[in-house]
Amino acid sequence: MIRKLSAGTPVGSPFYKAVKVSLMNALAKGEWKAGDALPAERVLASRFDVAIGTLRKAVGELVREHILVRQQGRGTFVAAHDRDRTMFYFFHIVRHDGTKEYPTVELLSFRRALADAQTAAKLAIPKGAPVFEIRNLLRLDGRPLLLDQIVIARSLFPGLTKKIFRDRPNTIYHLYQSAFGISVVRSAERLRATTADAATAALLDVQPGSPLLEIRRVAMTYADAPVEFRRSLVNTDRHEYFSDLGANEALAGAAQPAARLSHSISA
Amino acid sequence: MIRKLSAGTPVGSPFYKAVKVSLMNALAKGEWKAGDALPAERVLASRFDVAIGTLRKAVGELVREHILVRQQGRGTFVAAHDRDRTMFYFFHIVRHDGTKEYPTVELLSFRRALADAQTAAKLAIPKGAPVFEIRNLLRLDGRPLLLDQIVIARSLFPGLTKKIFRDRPNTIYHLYQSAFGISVVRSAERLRATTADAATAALLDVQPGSPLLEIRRVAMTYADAPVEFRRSLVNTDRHEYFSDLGANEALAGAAQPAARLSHSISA
DNA sequence: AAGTGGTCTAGACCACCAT
DNA sequence: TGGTGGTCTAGACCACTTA
Repeated sequence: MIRKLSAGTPVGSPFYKAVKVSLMNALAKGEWKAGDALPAERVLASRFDVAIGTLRKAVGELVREHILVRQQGRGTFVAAHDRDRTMFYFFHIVRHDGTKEYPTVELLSFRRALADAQTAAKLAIPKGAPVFEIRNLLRLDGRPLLLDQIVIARSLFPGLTKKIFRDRPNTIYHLYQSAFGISVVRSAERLRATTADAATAALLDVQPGSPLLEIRRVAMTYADAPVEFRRSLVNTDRHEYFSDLGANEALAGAAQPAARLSHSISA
Repeated sequence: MIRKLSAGTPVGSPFYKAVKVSLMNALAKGEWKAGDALPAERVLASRFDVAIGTLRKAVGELVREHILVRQQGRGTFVAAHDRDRTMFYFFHIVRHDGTKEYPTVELLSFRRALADAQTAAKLAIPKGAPVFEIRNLLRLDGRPLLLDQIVIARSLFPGLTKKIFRDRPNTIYHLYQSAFGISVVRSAERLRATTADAATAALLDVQPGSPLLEIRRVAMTYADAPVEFRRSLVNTDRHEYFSDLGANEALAGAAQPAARLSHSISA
């Protein structure tokens, strides 16, 4: 059904790439929802008419991209945005001693607005397109830590209201996924140093002019389509941003079984 | 020779892990040096007495960890720290428009010192152990951008002198590798916002008190043994730090053939 | 043309999880 | 005990590089 010279995929590209694309299409179409188990590998292999090794190679890439999660003896699952997962992949702030904890979130504002030039570019929407603009204050150990400004296109989140947003039972990315079928699978962040203006200083309980870390994040779904543009201002007196690169994608994978995640990561 | 229940490796751990360890030992021992080609996969497979698929799985992990580089039709090579590689994996500063360029480096000072408590902890050496302390000023487009303070243990770099360091024909990590046999394969970075003191401000050509991005990097070799502790202060008026996470380890791999690397990375 | 890595097959068997 | 993913084999053939 996929076979050589079939539709959509480039001639000569390997089968497992075509299988991967088919799986992603099925995922994007909602054939299996977040948290669901996929059919067994043997079943999928025969469905796509490839050997099991080929099927495993396709699934393996999706696992490395954090789109699927494999658990030996149980099955292969669509990654779900629970708290642990969000903390692990998208929250890069740790205390100076290296420990990581859940922040508490306070919603400061939720309003309708129109995209300015920068936001429009980041979200790949026209300038002036309707957006939601949300501001959150995150605290750790009771102290103000981080000020978030989140911008999302209204066209992607029809029917979203302040009440729905405020009363979400889980993380923001879980809300995107469960209520709007949008799975955030990747993010790109740019960081710079800036200073606190008067309003920000008051909210973060620092002196005006204090140095703050500014993080601009674009969160993306399948095929790198942008979903959210987020600007964070962080007080780095007690906490810092971490970025561990090189090897150890393997380690991240090993920590996957979400329910068993340890919440303190040693320096 | 490796086979079930053999030395060193845990019982029941898969063959390919044992093969990987054997390869890393051979690498660490210097059996193949940076830039060298390894024997063909078929040869290695018979040497370790495993099927080629198993050998490929071991090599594949080392490739993902950037320790080896595969090139179809040519062979498998020990990753070498040329300029492109260093820029790609360890230099995370880009211009605001997203383009990346080579900085010029000016050596400010090179001196012998003793490790303070923080440095000793980061380098896993005793407090007060002998170290080299090096300061560099990096410029981009002729303008001062970044002030580096590099600390390395003298015991790891016997015979290093200011002249050798200053006259290195390539990158700093290339020098570590070619002159001392130490390959940096991984780094962990912590970021915070700070302000410029008078001396730093003068060097970076900014106002005292200006916000600066502070990066603390620990660079590691095989088995996560620390090699270098580096503290960078960055003027982020025109440039910023980037961190792209999630998928696309695959993309990094695709960009591998070093000589063909494009030097401008679009936003 | 010879040599390299890359893909793919069609199984067998092992380790783990649920029941 | 039956089902799942994980490992491993012993090939065949393809795609790419170099001489």
